Amino acid sequence: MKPIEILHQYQLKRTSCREGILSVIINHNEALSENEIRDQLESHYDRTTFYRAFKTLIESKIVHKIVVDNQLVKYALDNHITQKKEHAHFYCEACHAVLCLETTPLPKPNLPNGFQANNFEYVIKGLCKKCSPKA
Amino acid sequence: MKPIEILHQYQLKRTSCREGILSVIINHNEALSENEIRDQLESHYDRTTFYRAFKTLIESKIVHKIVVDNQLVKYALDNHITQKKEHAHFYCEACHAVLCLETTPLPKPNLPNGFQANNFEYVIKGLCKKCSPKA
DNA sequence: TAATCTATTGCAACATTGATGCATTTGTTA
DNA sequence: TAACAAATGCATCAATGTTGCAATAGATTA
Repeated sequence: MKPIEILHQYQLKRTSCREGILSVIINHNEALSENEIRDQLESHYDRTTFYRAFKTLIESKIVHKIVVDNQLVKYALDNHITQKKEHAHFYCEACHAVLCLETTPLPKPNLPNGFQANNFEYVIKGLCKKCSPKA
Repeated sequence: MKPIEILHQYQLKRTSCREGILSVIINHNEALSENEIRDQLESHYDRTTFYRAFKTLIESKIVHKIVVDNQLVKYALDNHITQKKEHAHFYCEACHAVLCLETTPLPKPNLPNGFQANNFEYVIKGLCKKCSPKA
C-alpha cells in the first residue's frame, strides 16, 4: 500500500505534497492532525496547498476526516483503502491521540420512521491505557 | 423550566443575553447554531458577549454543545436539565437540522482493556423524514 | 526527448471563529 | 441605596477555511 500506487489508482497526480501526506498517514497507527502531519514532512508547503491536498484526498475517499471537536480534526486512511469496517474512534483527553476502535463493530441506533442514514460518526472521549491512572 | 429559574439554580447572574439564549433554546425542539439563536433575539449582543455566554452556559452544564462538523456547532439543553439519557444526534444533510435521538438509547461499544470512557459523541448524518425522497 | 496541456502550487486576500485584556456598565447583595 | 463582583463592549490577535490568479510542475503525446 504505497502512496504512489494509491494516487495512481485514484487518478490523482503524484505531487510531493500528496505523497508526503499519505506516507505519514500510512506509517502511523493513529489518526493525525494537519499539524502533526506537517511536522513529519521534510519539505514545506504553503498552507493553502496543504489544505487543498487534504480536500482532494478526502473527496477521493482516500483519507477520512475525524472531527474530535470543532477545534480538532484528525485524518486517517479511509475504510476503502484499509478495508476496515465502519468503526468508532477513541479520543484520549490526556495525550490527544485518536485511535480506531476496529475490533468492536459500530453499533447503530434505530432511526425514527422515514429517516435515512448515510454516515455514522462516533467519537468516544476518555483516557487511553497509557494515560489511565494505574490501579 | 424558565430561563430565569435555570440561571438562578445554577448561580449565574440573570443577564438578558443568557436569558435570551436560554429561552430560544427552550422553545425549540431541535439543536440550534449560534447564528440561528442570534437571529431569534431582539437585542444585539457583541460577538464576544455571545461567545462568553455560551461558554458559561456550557461550563455550568446547562447547555450542551453538539459538534456536527468542525464548521458547524449546535447547542441544546443539557441532559442535566432535560433529564434525558445520553443519546445520539441526527444531522440532516439537506435541511441542516440537528435532532436528539432520545428514543433509542446510546449504544456503547466495548473498549480495549485499560481504556476509560468519559463521554460519548454520536452523530448520525443523513436525511430526515421531511427531506427524504418520497417512495 | 521535447512540446504541450492541464492540474497544482504559492501568494494575496478575505471571512469566520476562538480567545484575551481592559475600561465601563450592570446585576446582586448587604 | 451603596458597594462589590461579574458581565459587557470594544480592540485586538491567532488559527482556520476559502477563493482568485499568475507561475510552475506533472503527465501525455508527438
